[in-house]
Amino acid sequence: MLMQTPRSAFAASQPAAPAPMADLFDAFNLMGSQMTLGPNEEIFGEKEPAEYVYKVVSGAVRTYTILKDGRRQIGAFYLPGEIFGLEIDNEHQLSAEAIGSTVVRVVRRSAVMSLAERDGEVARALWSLTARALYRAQEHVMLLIKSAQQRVACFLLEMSDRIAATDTVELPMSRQDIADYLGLTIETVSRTMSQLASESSIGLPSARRIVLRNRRALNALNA
Amino acid sequence: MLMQTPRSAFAASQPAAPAPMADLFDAFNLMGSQMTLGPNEEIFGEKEPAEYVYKVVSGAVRTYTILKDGRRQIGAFYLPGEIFGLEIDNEHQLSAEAIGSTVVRVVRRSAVMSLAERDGEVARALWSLTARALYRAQEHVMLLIKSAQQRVACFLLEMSDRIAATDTVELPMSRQDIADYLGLTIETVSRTMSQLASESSIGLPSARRIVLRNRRALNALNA
DNA sequence: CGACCATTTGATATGGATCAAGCGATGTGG
DNA sequence: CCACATCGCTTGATCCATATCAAATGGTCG
Repeated sequence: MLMQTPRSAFAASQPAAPAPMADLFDAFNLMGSQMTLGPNEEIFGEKEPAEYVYKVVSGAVRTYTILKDGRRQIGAFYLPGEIFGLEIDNEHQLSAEAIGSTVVRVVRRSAVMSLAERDGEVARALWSLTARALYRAQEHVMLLIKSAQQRVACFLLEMSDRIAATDTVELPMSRQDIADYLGLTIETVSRTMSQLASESSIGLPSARRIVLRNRRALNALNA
Repeated sequence: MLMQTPRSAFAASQPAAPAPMADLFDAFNLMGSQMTLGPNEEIFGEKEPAEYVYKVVSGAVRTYTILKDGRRQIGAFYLPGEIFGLEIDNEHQLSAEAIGSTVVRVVRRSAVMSLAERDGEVARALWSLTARALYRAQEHVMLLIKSAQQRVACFLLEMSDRIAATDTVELPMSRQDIADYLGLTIETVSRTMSQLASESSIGLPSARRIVLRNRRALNALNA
């Protein structure tokens, strides 16, 4: 990925933030620079050195890996306000791409790390971020042993929690993205959604717009 | 779980370790107390407050959760030298049990945490532990979208890396444990192993003893 | 030896994958 | 403004990997 813009922008803003900082998230506002990405634009690649940490401002991001057989496994989706690309080792584990048109804030990983060395609260915030990612990965594991219906229902409920205060969810990702996250085919995801719609558990005013009509029924599917 | 023994033993040893400590793992030796567990003995339960952190001395441990439909998903296996039960929140995410007869070292979580507050190296070691758990959880996700053959082959190779320097692996866990880790049934695990044996990829001198005869073939399955 | 439990093996069923076609929205050129 | 191409999504038909149900085998411990 080409990263010339944030590099220089960050270098300029770094001297302005030497004091201890109560909140890691402030670091993004004070030290970060902003960049805009087009649909499907790569942010970083698997095995690349982890030079930056990112926070979604608007849009959405997917992390993924391509398996030997060509299938793509999506590790996670990141929505506005969420931080991604943080590694304790020097290498990214997964690749990251913007889903639609997306804006992210970027800070140098080395800056975040040295901040953490000076400030225990920041160190703890970083650890907490990794712990949250672990928690989500564990949930993801549990998702993958469920039936297609359960996976899709779980996914919609999770997206609803993360995106919308209301029962109408505007999904930022395609059916293929959902399929690759849930370990299903696009056909199965589509069929399952149609089925949930026919049971009136959800409404489908359009492909990307989902209405959760019966959360109880959706929840009932899950273990 | 009954925890009276470590509690008192730990209280006695705590005052002996106030100085900064180069390595988190030393904490287990200096501050920890040891406990012996019988087969299938519970170490902690899901949602229980995380009062201790554990390190396997001998034997093996599984963490797991029971889904609503009664199925058990094993999150991870822990082998001698490995640390488990560390949470950044106050609650355990998964339950933990000894697999066979197992010895663990135990230290109070609060002691580890306060050590981390004083010593940045310890804090980083704890974070690193969570990061490693995350890495494994991500590998686990990728495992679960593979075929039965691929899952079993992956599992055996991983166990070999972690248990044995040689090609003969003595598995500490049952077929049911393996099945619940891989998201398969016990029958499928058994059949798959028989099939790998018939292809001479592995040898099966006994159910728990696996000989990796052809690592290349096993690796070739994986993506 | 005999009981018990873990594992293996066999027969059948089924959920989701695969292959294939149809549909609907969006955009482009005539 | 409409014909038509494109792309993402849905729907249909069939196949296959793994689950399920059932029974046999083997190893361990009294």
